[in-house]
Amino acid sequence: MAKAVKNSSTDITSEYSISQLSKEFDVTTRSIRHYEDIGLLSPTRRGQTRIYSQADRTRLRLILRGKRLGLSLEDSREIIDMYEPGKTNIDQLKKLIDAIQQQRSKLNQQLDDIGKLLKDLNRAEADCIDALKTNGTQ
Amino acid sequence: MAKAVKNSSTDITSEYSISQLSKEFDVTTRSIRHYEDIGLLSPTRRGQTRIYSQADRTRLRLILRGKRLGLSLEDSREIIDMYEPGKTNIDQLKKLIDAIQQQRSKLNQQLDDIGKLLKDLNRAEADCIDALKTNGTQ
DNA sequence: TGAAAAGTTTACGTTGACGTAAACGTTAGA
DNA sequence: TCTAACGTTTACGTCAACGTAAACTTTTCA
Repeated sequence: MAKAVKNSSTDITSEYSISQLSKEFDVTTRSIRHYEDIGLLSPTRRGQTRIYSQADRTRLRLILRGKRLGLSLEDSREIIDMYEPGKTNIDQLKKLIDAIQQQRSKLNQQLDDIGKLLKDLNRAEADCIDALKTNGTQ
Repeated sequence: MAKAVKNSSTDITSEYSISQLSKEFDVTTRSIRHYEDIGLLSPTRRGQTRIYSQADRTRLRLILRGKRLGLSLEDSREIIDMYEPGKTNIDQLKKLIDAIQQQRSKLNQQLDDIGKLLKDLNRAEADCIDALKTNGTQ
């Protein structure tokens, strides 16, 4: 009876265990379960054990990307939900477009901030290197 | 006796009250005091009252920029400290340059993330608009 | 076969970043 | 003069995002 997964080479439908994802994305299993607790992930089960699909894996990647950008999990939820608009309702679509605009402007602000920070860091580094050169002293 | 500050036009050395900064940067006075509590700001006092200098104002701006980028206050502290290297010690300078490199690579990661997210958002928006057009129905 | 590894649930603890309330002093202007 | 408006300290509360521990079951493999 085709025991799926295993960490062998013959995974067909690409399923993942929690520890596999944990290692791949360098995040604790506790966190992954937490994301499930608040409804950001919903892996299927084989018995009690969680089985993560490719889609689950993608969602996790999006969550972590959000984290790197300083988003809260709720923010990430909103954004992730944008990718799956089963929403045929027109009002909801308009709200969604609105949300997208907002996120975009936040991101542009971040781009600006990063630009400035990088510039600052360059200056700081240059000053450092200068200081190093000047210090034949001591 | 030259009463400084006032919200009048004749401020000479540019000093700021806590509520001025609060309004300018749209942050609560509680937060500003909190930043002081953990040593990120150290305004002078006139009597009991806090007086913020131009430098304090700059630090606050850096703190808030960090926040927008999802940095913790401790991260911001590190970065801000980079701008004032009174550190003549060579080892410390090297450590500093190292820290700068790390921050830079984090920022580059963020740039990458933002790029991807923007792309995703564009796609999501396009899908939305499509869905809107298609829906003469209902 | 039997111990180690990996999985599970439940539940209390912790940390960062403030919010909020109380109780009080100082200053400005109608 | 007196009441807003603004300032202060102290201290407990809160919320998100997990950490950590306990107690247990199931799988794996030497």
